[in-house]
Amino acid sequence: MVRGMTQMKDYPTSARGPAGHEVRDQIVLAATEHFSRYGYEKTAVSDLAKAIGYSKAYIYKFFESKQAIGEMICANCLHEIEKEVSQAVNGADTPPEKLRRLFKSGVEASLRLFFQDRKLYEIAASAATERWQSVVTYENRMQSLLREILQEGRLSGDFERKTPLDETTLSVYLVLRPYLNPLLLQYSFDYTEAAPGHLSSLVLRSLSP
Amino acid sequence: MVRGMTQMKDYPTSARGPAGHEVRDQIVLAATEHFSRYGYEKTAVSDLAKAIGYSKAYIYKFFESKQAIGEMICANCLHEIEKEVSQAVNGADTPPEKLRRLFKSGVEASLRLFFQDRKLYEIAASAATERWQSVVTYENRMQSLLREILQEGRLSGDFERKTPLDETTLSVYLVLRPYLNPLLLQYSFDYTEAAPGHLSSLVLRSLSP
DNA sequence: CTTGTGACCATTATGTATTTTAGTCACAAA
DNA sequence: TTTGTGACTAAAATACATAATGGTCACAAG
Repeated sequence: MVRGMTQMKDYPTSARGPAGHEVRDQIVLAATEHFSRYGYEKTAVSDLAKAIGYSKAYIYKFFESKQAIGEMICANCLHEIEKEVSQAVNGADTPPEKLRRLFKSGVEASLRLFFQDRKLYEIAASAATERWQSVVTYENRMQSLLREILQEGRLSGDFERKTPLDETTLSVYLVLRPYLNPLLLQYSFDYTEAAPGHLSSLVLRSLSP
Repeated sequence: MVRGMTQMKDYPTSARGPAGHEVRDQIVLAATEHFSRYGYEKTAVSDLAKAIGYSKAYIYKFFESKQAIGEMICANCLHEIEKEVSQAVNGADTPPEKLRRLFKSGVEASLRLFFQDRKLYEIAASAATERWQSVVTYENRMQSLLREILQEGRLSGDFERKTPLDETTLSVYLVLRPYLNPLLLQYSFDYTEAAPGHLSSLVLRSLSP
């Protein structure tokens, strides 16, 4: 379960104390385990402490709050999605196909988080509600990925060049947002089947030169 | 306050007892007043009864549940939005301009509900969460309005005709949904400024023949 | 210096006794 | 028949005392 949580030094999250310390990884590992099994709320910091055999106080040498630990776990989750989407996009040759894959794999990966790691999804959802840094970063990265595809399509002549790149990026992102944002996803279930196909078609028609 | 709640016989909502009865209107009136002032949850059915000078039991001769009353009030709210949007759309001549106005006035009207009748907005939001009939009907009506514009644009030659009308309708609706659906709106505040303009432009580019 | 902790406090969560509330029904007056 | 209600119950909301939790800090050991 919990998928391949391999490298931990991911997004820059609010932390403190010695960086790259072994105990920090132990905390993240234990937190991933506990949060995904019992949920963020039901896990006490002292539970994590017990799990790694240290006192609760020691945990606060590495993270300045429980939320900071949650941010770390959340960032890892979202980074997994991001990696998956990046990979899907890179597997395509033309910008239009890249865009289609961004839509499709983005929705798929988000849905998988919801159905297979519900507790972690809940962290992501509340992180989105409270605008945690991890979610802001995730959204920015997805927009960057999108912008790169659009830019590449403009250079290759696949996409129109009149509309300002930033406006197009934002617009297309807004079309995607209900399915990528963890908080919104749960209100869009009725459409997750049809949306990726239809919306990427709509957007591609809009982008044609 | 509460805006011009004029005619009450709006959407077909689950009701019972003699139709067109004077007391039914009194109930709706009192409910509108109480719900918008104190909120749906904080208003007891017996409060409404007291307000109109009847017993609580009598109210249940006209509505089969408190939720049914809420549905009525919610439907009225949404109908107000719908009327406003219809009016804005009818004030335009060409289908593209109608579409722009649908976007713009839809967002404006929804935002006004949020900021000026917060308690009523909350009813609409929870109605959306629990998929009350009033919201389903509202969404269907908005889609119908959209479909008519698209169809008109196809006939006038303003819009492309290759994509199936129903697919286009759904796609464009999905683009709008985050700003029209009361539940989603509150998570899209950051974009309500830019979204109507940018998204209608994106959609119009997509619709061009 | 780094590693590590128990004791401590303010805030939040939780269980529970108590009260409100939604909804029904038998029945009465007109 | 139509209009109208008090009395009732099961479920939900509330209030409150109690326990658990997040977070800090002074201090100790190596």
